[in-house]
Amino acid sequence: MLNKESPLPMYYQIEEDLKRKIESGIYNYGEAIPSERELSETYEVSRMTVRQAILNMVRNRILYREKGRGTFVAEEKFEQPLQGVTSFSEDMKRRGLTPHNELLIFERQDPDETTKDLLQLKEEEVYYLKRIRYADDEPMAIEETFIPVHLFPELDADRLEGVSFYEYIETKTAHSIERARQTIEAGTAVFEEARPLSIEEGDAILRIERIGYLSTGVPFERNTSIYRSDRYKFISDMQREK
Amino acid sequence: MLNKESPLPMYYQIEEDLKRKIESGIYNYGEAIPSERELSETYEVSRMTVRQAILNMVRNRILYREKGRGTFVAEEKFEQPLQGVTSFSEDMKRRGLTPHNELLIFERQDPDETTKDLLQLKEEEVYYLKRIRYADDEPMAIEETFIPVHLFPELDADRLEGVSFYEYIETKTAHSIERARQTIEAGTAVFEEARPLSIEEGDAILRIERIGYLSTGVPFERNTSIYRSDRYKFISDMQREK
DNA sequence: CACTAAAATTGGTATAGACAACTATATACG
DNA sequence: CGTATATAGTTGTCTATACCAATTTTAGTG
Repeated sequence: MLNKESPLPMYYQIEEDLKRKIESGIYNYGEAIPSERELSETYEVSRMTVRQAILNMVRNRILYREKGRGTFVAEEKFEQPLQGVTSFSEDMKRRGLTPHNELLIFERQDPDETTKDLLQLKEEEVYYLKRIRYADDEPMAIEETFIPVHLFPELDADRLEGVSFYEYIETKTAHSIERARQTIEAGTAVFEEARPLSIEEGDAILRIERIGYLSTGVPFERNTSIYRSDRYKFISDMQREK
Repeated sequence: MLNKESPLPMYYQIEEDLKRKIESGIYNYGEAIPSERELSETYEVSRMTVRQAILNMVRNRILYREKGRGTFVAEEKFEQPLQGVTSFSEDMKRRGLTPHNELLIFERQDPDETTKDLLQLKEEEVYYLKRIRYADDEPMAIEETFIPVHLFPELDADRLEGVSFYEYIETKTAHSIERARQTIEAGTAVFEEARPLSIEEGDAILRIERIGYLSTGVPFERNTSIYRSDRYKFISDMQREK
């Protein structure tokens, strides 16, 4: 069942096995899984190890527990929470659409005061990207991105062509994305915005301003987007704070 | 230091003590706190107990850890993440504004198909509330709320007057709020919307549709809000999924 | 049959110790 | 002086056990 020699920790292997059993219907939604003590016997590990696996899954909403009653499989619809920071490409794919970009500008520049402030920069240069974002060949958003050069010195236009920038960071660099803060407001399109989005002047648009942070806490991008609102809804899943 | 007789678990008392020491500057932002072994000696508990306290604080972004290096105090600005599901009242207070309501409609009714679907109802009645939401005596939003009667049978208009509905649920009932899903889109105000918000027809507005869920997974409210966008920005903090 | 008390089961907290994986520092060697 | 190498310190994983608190189940009693 489990591989004691594997470099993967036991609790992780247990998590994977429980997930598999949930997906294959061995444990059903809303029903209880075996108790900690039972699982520790079947997996031949200590109860605390089983516990670590279960508590991780509770944090990920795959399970929930009730003292004195047991541990239960959470409802299916919460299995893959749609919360989370995503790039445009990831967002569109999740919605079943095919994203692509039209790169209008890619250059290095000295950031303006707002950008310096938001990205906590002093004199460092930033990449400036301006792109039109398409989903299924329809224009969806105009996006401007500012990225500190010193964080990704090897970045160039080619690298941003095929793959999502977020994916690039997480697979090709040592950095990892942790969180983002967004402000969202409504507005009406002016002519220069309406034209590339194929909408009319005065039509409703969403303005989204995002600051992305690495796991070190360092801000790595400022992203200002204008979405046409006839084709795009912002979806957000939030948890209640305790 | 710690009270072994207290009904509060040791790990919780340790968390509180560490938070206090961070706030009072005994441990500074970015610097390491004592190691698990040191803490387990000073608090006179086992290392695993210290560990439970620390891991909780890591989840809450108060601390972060690096294997082989130590445990560090996270940057100040992430101490109180603004993420989380909030009611209008809570949201406004957090922004330093004073909220109040004008209750236009409060009645029981048979829900329409959309509401029945979103709240997973069959034939149950719902409360229907229509309110104008004010912040510092300026109209901010028009809000319609649908709440299943059977979840809160004792609800009436008085109970929603002074206190936030979310606060009411968490303090006066056995239910607890867990999460919410929101969709946000931009639009332009029609006459009936513009009038109570003191804006002009055609001005930009944010339409927010929210479904709130209890910790049991049961949806407890459908909330449809129209915010004027000249005075309101939606703020959202999100974490990257792993 | 209905109610109550006891027992069993479950998750929650806590202990004491062991080894592994990783990091930084001091030390010895070329 | 620079470079390996040991070593001490850190977090990460895991064991085996114990008792507590909440809930459910069972047995007993009237």
